[in-house]
Amino acid sequence: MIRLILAEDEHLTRSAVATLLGMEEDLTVVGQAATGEEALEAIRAHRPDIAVLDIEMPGLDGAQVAEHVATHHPGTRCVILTRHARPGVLRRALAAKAMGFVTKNTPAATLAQVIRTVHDGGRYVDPELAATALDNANCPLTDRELDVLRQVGPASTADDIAAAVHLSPGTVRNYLSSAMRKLQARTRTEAAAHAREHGWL
Amino acid sequence: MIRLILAEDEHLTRSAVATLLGMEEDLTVVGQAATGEEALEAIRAHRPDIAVLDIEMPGLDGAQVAEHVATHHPGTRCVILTRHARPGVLRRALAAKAMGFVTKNTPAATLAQVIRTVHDGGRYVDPELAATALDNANCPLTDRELDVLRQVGPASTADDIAAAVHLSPGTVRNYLSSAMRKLQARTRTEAAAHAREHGWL
DNA sequence: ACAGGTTGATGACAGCTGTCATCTGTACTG
DNA sequence: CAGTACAGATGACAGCTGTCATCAACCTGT
Repeated sequence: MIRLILAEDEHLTRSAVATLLGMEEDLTVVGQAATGEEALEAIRAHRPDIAVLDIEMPGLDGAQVAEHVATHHPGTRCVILTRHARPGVLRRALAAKAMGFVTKNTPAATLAQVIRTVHDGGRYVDPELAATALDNANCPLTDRELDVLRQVGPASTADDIAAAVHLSPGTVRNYLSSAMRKLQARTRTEAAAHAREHGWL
Repeated sequence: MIRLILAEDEHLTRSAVATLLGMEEDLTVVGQAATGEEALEAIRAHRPDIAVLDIEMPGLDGAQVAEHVATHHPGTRCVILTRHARPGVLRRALAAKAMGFVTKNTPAATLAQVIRTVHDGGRYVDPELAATALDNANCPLTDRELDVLRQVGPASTADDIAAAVHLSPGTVRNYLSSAMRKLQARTRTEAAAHAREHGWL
């Protein structure tokens, strides 16, 4: 019998998926959580075999929880669940030693199968995502350009960014300019949005 | 026996909720859809008593589907499902003659109960939301300011917006300016973000 | 020691943004 | 009818943005 906990902030999805997984012969849901903190608490209390973690949660997110689990609870393996199949999220999840990576577009039956695979020591990455993940290597931006883009918000001025990155405002504008050219964006905001979209952030 | 269809773009949530609702004695799920177009098709084919519609769907969204159903399929009543409990979304849903309004934070059991209520001719609006819906009256923006804000994208220039709204670029900037003052935003992008946050969009 | 790449800074310039005062029509209201 | 509110336009002005050419330090490899 595989014991698991389920962390997901939408109550409807969480209760529905939990019920469905619980109906499988070899799976039992021993705990549920709506936030990252609750997830850690449940893992500490129940020591499950598998933790199914949504990435998008208030407070601690799924990847942070997975990282904590990897170092403090080696008996528990993590499966990450995400809405948006962006490569950047995958990179974060893999860095946090997650063993499974599933989008919310996969049917519930597949999720149960992935849980079994991970429990048996295997790995699983959503195939649609594994393909686009090659974008990662294709990132045309330099480290400094990424540093600067990371600071771009809806109301950030060049001086704000300069202060945050310890550069001159002029230099900031230069890096933004070249990033915009590479990404074919017309404004810094658009460039930052594109970069986040690709998970390069 | 209440016959219903379920439209929701996330496969995992959709299949889980469908299975769960199907386990209720008096409910049966006769169709599922991942887009607005598929939802209309399923409604046309199965003539269900209730259509449970997610607002956030590619193509036609839930409110548009509900509007179409209200005029073309009077035998079907709509229950709207949404992730973000924003008042603007509620207004759109009620304008589209939806009878139920539920967020994804309500447990599955409540959803089943709402479906029964709506089937019996009742109405249901998420209580948390009904409270915040008073924000609606608190919206300080005029119609024109909203028109203009609606067109603000990450790379939109004043001329772009002017062309889209059939106004002079100068006038567009005036409306943006007053909207920014009211929302205490420093840029148009920030103002648009704030407005969307409050569901005033 | 010297050429060449990287990192950063500067100054100049056109164009856009936000802000404000002002001027039209136009519709509503007493 | 006069008064008033409102949608829309215009012009001016400071400040920011994007772009570009240029310059000064550094490493780094030969």
